[in-house]
Amino acid sequence: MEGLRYRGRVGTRPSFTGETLTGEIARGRFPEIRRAMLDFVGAYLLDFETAAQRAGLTLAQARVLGFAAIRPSSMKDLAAQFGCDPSNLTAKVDRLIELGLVERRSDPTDGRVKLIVATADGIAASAALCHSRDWLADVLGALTPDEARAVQTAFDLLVNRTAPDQNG
Amino acid sequence: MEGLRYRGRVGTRPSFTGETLTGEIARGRFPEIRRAMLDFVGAYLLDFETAAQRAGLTLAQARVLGFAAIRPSSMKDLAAQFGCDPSNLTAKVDRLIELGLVERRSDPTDGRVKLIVATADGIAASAALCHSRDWLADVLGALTPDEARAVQTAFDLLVNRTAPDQNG
DNA sequence: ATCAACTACTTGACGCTCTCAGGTAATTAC
DNA sequence: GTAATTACCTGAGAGCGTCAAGTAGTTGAT
Repeated sequence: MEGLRYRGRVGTRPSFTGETLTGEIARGRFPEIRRAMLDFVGAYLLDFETAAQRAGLTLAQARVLGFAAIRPSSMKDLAAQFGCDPSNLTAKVDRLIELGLVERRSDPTDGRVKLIVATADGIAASAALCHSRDWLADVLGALTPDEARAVQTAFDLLVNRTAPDQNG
Repeated sequence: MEGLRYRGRVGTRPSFTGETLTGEIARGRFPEIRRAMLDFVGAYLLDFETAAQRAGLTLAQARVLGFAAIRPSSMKDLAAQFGCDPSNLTAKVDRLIELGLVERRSDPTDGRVKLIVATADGIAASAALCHSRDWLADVLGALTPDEARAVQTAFDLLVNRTAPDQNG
């Protein structure tokens, strides 16, 4: 856990404010909902990043670990999952290897493919990371069954109607 | 609008997936809500970033512009608003100036202070940027009054109960 | 009026994240 | 056995974020 020292924003504000007032200027529809969404997204990201940092990881690294912890994946799989260039993942995986959280193995069936597979430590770290999402845990834990239903309904309205792509 | 060429992710996936399954591994409480939240945050960010890029801006630049479009602000104000280091903003403001969207003026009352003030173009761009948040507009526009109330209620449950810091 | 302390901002070094272009192995097809 | 394809890595280039150190402008004490 040496030599990593994440310098990105963490422990500060969500760093995702400022559109708040922009909304006032240009759009009137449901400004309060927009405001609440902005706050929510900010809190969600901050929570996620804070949890990652607690494990000595950046958010992006944590996402890679999280996916590798589910199943051994090729770089290509990971890139597809994250919608990013595979080359982007090389460094992240390198870092996770340094930390002993994943291993890079050659796929026995195809020598070109490198399988990224989480170590026992990596799986533990991934699980711990989920547990340590304090804000999300608090928020969800505080919901009564009725409230949970309401939240579920609301998010269904938001993501399942005009969802960009999801599971088309 | 030359020489800027944003290379960040845009037009791809939200780049915010992968925790989905991590959730399965470690936490059981409301996995569907977690899943929906993840999708929502991804869509929200993608929408925001896409809109920004349409104006030739990065997300971060768009946020600065959005705030400057409301009122002339010092670097310190902006930094406080975004919860980031003021030095971080210098380059962004430089870029917005190159694009003719903001100006840097000395505060007449205090020579140390630089006021960042949006030009007419900048205000127009900021407004256009809000309008062009297609996904958000679609989502909000599709809500019936009842549904809007439900969404509002849900987000209030999420952000107003255990909000991390907000106006601490 | 001058010098010290404070403040606002900028610059520079460093690291992470992302992209694309180009290179290296391993596989497949002819 | 050579050519095309595929999976991955490397390197250049830009953005974003931090902190430390430097430069002005302001304030306050002498």
